[in-house]
Amino acid sequence: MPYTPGHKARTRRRILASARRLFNRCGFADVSIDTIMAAAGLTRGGFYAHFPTKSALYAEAIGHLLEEQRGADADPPDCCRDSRELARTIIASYLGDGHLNDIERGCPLVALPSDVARADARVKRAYGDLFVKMVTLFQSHIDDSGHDARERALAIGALCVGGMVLARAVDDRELGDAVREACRTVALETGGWDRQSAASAAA
Amino acid sequence: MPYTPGHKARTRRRILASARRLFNRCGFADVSIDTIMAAAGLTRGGFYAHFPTKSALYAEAIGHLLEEQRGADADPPDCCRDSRELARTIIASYLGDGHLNDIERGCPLVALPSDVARADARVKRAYGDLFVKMVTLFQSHIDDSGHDARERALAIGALCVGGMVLARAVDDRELGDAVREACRTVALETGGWDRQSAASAAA
DNA sequence: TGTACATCAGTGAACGCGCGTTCACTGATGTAC
DNA sequence: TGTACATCAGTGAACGCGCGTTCACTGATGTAC
Repeated sequence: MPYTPGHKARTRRRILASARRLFNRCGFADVSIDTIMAAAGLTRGGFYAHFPTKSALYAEAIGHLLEEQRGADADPPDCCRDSRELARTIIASYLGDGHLNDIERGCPLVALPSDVARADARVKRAYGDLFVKMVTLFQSHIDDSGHDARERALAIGALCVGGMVLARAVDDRELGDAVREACRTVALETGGWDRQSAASAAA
Repeated sequence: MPYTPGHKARTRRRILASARRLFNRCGFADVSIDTIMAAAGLTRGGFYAHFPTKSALYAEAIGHLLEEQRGADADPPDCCRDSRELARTIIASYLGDGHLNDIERGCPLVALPSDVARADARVKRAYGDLFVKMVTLFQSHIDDSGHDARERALAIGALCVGGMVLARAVDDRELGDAVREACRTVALETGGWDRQSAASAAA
């Protein structure tokens, strides 16, 4: 048994990480296997010892985005803050400048939607799972855990993803900022997380 | 002067129409000039008599989407209906089943966002202009034409685009339907167009 | 009205390039003795 | 402990294909006479 047991698995993870970043930045068609392997410090030929095909890598890369996302996006803030504050933070961060610019490590829901819409079922399923995770997170912070909490959470998800997608697709910085700001405001409203500031505005 | 004066211009429009449909369906990279020309009833070689490059066609195709959009999307309903009813109709139609399935003739804001995010400035500008047109339409129907009408219109635009983008990217039909329905509800709320049904629900 | 001509929209073969994929080979490594 | 060996992760040249682009040519058309 040459090489240590975990060796190949580690290399595989390195390829996946490199693919994730590059797909996020350039989409599926505009990234070559050469580029992915080079970014992982390897050469072309070794690829097929790890993945049967470029498409398979694509599907898996999107699936595996979950893990890295969690860490990057919602780095757990003080556990004592109330739900409202937490929701506020998540939304502000998601629609924030950092996320606008860091496409490679940003959320694939934002980076790849129209690419995924054309991809096969496996890829779309991975994308859907990620979106559901996001929506469930929002839902858990909605006070009114009644009948329409899920509906509100879905709309908040669409505001976050839609707002950032539009901001990235537009050439006009001011327009992009305005869209993100509008989505943030309406998302907080929709989740019932704006009452505090509404109260302080009235005071 | 052989051929009638408008001949070449007509052919050019045919190529643009074919390109529009195909880009909407497959994105930029996955459509060949061969395919576009064949769909227009022409052959490869003639392309460069009309456009200097594939990218130029891409930019122009997105720009020219406006015209066809108007007709397809908001086919003018009875001119006597009030603003609220009109806004309702537009949003229901945008987030409706027809638009979900007719990708080729659907709105490019939905079909191409992540492709456009990677394209050059000309393409992004065309995309932004289209979005602004959409937002301005919403804004004109918001009663409170005060300070935050634009903000609300921007969020409504993000809900429409975001909701449909997500519904198309997801493999789960029920999830997609739920997202669209949630976006519709919150969009009407955000525009202040829900009061009538709120009143009738209370009655 | 009919014919020869000039124009140019469109044709299709060809070129060069990059990409996904294959494959014979290399060389680093853990193991058996 | 030291050496020969078997394994297999990774290499890089090569293949075939499709695509964007070019270009010499064709043939349909309006015009001049």
